[in-house]
Amino acid sequence: MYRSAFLETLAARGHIHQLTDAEALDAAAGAPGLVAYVGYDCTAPSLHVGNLATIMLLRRLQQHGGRPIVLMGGGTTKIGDPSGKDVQRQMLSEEAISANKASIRTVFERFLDFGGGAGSAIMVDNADWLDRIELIPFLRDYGRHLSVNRMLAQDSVRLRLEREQPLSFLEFNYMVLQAYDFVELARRHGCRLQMGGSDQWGNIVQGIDLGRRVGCPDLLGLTTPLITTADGAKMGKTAAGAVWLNPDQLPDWDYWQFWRNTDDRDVGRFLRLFTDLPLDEISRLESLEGAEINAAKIALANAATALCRGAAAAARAEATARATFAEGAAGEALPEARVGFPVGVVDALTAAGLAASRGEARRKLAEGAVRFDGEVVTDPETRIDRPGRLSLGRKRHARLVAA
RNA sequence: GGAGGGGUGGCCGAGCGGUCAAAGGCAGCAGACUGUAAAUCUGCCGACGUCAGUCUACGUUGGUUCGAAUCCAACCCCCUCCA
Repeated sequence: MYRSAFLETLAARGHIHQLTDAEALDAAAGAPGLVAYVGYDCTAPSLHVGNLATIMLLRRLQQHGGRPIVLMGGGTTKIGDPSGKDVQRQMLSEEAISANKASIRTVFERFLDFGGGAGSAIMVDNADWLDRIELIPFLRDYGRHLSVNRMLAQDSVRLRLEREQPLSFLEFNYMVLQAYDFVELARRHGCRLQMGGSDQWGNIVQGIDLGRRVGCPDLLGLTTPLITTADGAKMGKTAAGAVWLNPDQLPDWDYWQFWRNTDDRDVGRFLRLFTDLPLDEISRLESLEGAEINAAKIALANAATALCRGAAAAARAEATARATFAEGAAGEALPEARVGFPVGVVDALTAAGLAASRGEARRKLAEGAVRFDGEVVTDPETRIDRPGRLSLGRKRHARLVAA
């Protein structure tokens, strides 16, 4: 259906939601050296699995000979994207933004090659140009091409206005600056394509339109579908918080477990989207039935963790999982809790982070949810006098070690 | 500017002087069943605790009362209608 290998791959792996001009993009992707970018906020010190869909897009572009640009929104984060928000975001300080930027940057080095060759990925910060914009020249050169009427029709703005929720002029300008980013990247780096989540469609199209009016015609856009889990939730949002990509925000073990616990119905889709495994291998894995599908989940967890955290981290997590779940031992990647023996179970549970409070620890003991080295413990007075594996439920384990 | 309505636990939402740590639902955690899945059923779901109780909580601050989420006052915020 597509002639370019790049689009063919994206389509086969489920990455495409909308394209602004499928034919033009197919042609552009067929020629070598397509340059494309995705923009990322710097609102947190790490991106999370919700951002993985577009990160994989950049990775696939590079695999097909294109040049990915990671645009850090150092400038736009000072404003805040009004999309999907009912209220204005709290403003981040410049120091917080640059710290976040530095932290986020590390994770991209796992997914993309910044080595400096022809197809080397590059990372840029829109603060580099947005900070220097002069208001009057900007309004004369670009403001006259931007239609307020159209901006008011954008979902991000319209929804706020319809609900009579406040929308500051500051936030209203977010899309203006994002549109301008595209033009700037087209000029600086010959960037032809902007990619993003489906919620970015409006902003992407604004950028393309602005480009057409200021001498950068033929810009293109591509969006990915919003990835939800089979039970309808936004992917990667757990009660414990987001599934962060940075190791200092979420241990490798938890990252591996996140993928290992994928719903049966999502396994094939996630394998295609979030791993590099060949498609025929994926179809074999997803055709597994019953308990066999666990093999596919392990393959998913290994591949996804290897990409983001490295092959060694994936192997270690897999070994820990085998030791912990299959052999009932304590794998080395399990979280450690340092305690002084003998220790009361209640204290051990809270120290290991398995219970949020002593009261909760007592309740869990009463429910029969607590085990030490596989033996159920129900008496809150029990004292533990040796290192071992403390478990809450069947999935959450910690290693008790001497302080 | 005027007239009404409302702000309750992570979210939604009942309560409208004591029996309220606050119904119900969602989310979450655990048990059973399983495959570290889903669905289902069951229990739990503010903190501390020697489980008797203590403390903190129903927008904020004061007040009335033996006793307030519930009544009063002021203030803050949100919504609807009128100008």
